[in-house]
Amino acid sequence: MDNLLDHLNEQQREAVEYINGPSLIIAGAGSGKTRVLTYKIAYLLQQGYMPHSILALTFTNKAAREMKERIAEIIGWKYARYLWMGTFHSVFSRILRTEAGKIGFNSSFTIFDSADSRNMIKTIIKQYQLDDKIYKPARVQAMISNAKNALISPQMYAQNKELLEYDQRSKMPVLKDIYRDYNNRLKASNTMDFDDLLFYTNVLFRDHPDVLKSYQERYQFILVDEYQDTNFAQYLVVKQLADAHHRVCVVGDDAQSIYSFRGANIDNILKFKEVYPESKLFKLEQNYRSTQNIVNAANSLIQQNREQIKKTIYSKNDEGERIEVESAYSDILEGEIVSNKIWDIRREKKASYSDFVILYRTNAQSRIFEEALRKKNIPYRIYGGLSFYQRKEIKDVIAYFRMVVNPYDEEAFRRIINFPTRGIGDTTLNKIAAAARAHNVSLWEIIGDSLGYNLNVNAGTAKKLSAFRELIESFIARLQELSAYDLASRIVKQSGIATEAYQDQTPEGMSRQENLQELLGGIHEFCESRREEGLGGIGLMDFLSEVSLLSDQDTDKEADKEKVTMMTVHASKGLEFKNVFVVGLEEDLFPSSMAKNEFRGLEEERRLFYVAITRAKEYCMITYAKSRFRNGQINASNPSRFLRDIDTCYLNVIGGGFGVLNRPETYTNDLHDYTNTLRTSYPESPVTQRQPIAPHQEAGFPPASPRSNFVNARNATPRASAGVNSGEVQVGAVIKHERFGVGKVTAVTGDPDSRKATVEFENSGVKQLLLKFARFEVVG
DNA sequence: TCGTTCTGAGTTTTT
DNA sequence: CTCAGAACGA
Repeated sequence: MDNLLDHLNEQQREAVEYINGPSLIIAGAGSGKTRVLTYKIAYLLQQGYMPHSILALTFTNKAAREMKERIAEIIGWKYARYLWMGTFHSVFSRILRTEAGKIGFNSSFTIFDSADSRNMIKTIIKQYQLDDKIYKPARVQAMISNAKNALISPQMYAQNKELLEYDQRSKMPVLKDIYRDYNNRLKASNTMDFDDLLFYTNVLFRDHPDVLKSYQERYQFILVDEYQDTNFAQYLVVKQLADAHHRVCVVGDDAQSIYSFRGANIDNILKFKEVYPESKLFKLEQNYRSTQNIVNAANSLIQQNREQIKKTIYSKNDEGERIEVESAYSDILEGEIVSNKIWDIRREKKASYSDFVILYRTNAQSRIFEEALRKKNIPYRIYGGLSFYQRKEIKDVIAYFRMVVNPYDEEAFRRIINFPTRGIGDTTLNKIAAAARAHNVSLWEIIGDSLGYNLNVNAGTAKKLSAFRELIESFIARLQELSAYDLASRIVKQSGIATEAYQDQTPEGMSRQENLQELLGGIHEFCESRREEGLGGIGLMDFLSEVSLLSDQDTDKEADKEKVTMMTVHASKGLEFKNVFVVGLEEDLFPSSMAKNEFRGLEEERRLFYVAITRAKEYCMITYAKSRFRNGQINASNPSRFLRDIDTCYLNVIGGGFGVLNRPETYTNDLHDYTNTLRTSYPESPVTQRQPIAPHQEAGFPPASPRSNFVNARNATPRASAGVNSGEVQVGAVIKHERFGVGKVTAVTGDPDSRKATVEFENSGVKQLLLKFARFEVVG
């Protein structure tokens, strides 16, 4: 092996070589972060560390897999295979399975995905007879998740005055009880949700110092990827593991912290130095990905953020083209602009479709681009939506697996008790659930002894229940002797899933069959590859524990050649494309209306925009629409404030600026006092408590002082006509609308800039039309 | 227990 | 608008 360090630039080399204490590596976008991590691990091995004494934590299985592969390329699988490398969740779940007994679980515990959690929360809300308009399951779920991520147990929660008062104010006083019940039922089900994997690891280490000690000794060096996305629970586990030796290296980019809504706490990276005063800070500042223009533009944007670690990202690549900014009159026209541009660039540069990506803030925006691309016969691929494992037919089968591995799993039980249909309906299920609650046992135990638990069902139902139980038991009996594949095939056949699937000959039904086939194929592959590697563990339980922590993020996003990619900005993190289109740069969309009232929320949105731009290697275009169809209505939209954060010398603003459009009311509103709205989500754990932001410091974004370049001649011209009305309509007028037909104007409201007409259409009912944009003619 | 109509809500989502 | 979940009827 030649000298590893020769493959690195100076900054990278220093970061790799420093192994005698804690270090923070700030890795700017495109700066070779993965390279540094892999070389650092290889270097550690070269310096005499044993592979099994190195722990490397990532956020996705894909990241872990890729890193392991690259390390194997350098030093060979012989060593790489023994590295402790995986996601927080998978590594912790392995630890928890070995130590399950110590925290009151059985090692065969199964894992709830987010949908399972939400379903259980729904059930509890129903059971309390609460209004799910107030106790919105998703919201309750988020609250519980935040509590767990901050390591607040149900008991602590119920004693925390601040939290209780907060719940009072948000009209959810029984949240604490829901949280308690939810947790109890998870425990009774021998299940953990994603957050529990982190939570209970902390509990384990807190209550069992000897266990902690053994892991501290095992992991002699700890590395963490994407450290800016860690939450409190993750931070604390890492800290505890590293406490004995402080040999910890975290890598991340505070400028790319975009997951706070999942509990990520940017303070972890910002305050690393406070936790480890002796730590070294390394900065990877050379961007190898993008042109100078793109890097500089992105820099000028992110400079508007107040909370960040100082760094100067630079590029030595070509200067490149300016970022193009173009507005469209409507969302549909925005789609056309983008598809035209893709068409042109592809022809001019002989680019492949796979060199293009369209990035949007919300999934709902994809539709219009789909249509625009389809019109031009441009092939595309959308990422997002349901992942393979979230599809109903897959979840159903997985629920059987879960039931077999862990029959106490309540959500799995509910899912399959009547699937395929076996005449056990809601009534019976409710009886079972009530009995389970009354006796504080799982649903499975109730049907195991329905007489003993006084289950009030008729003889027919009782028979069906015992048939179900015997079916599951017959699978359980084979759990040890059969491989995952053999048992899974058996389950699919004998449960009636196969029969049911093959009866459905509709196209959707066929696709479901294919998915089932694919699942079984995947299990087969799982067993085969494990057998080949001689790793053992080819049972259903092994498969399940792996598959429960997989997500679609783990599937390869560049696999599809010759297709334009479309995805949310979030999903694009870590990827790169030659040509990037960032679309929908409008107030209330990007930044999202939900985030704009909070200082930190707004800065996060700006980071999100930063992530979007820095995906581009060569060319970047930013678009926005002046009107957008949202929630069944056409709404006027204003250009995003972020557009004015980018220094105009890196921009080419097509067809006029965005500096003076409809501004005043939008921007003045946004400057209100943030201290009152500091949190819409949960208060943080004491360790990471934020300082309130002093009002005078808040000008993270300037109010309206448009940079001079934007005020060009085009701005002064009246808005073009392009099928848009000039806006003069009187009450009583009869109009003819393109889509809604003929109708009568019954009211005209709103300020001059956004006048709305209420129109009673003959066939389409009453609509509100924004006169500026509505397409109609006055007929009487 | 099933299809149907109706109502209402509507970011982002690494595990 | 579009989708999911509730409500309703058979």
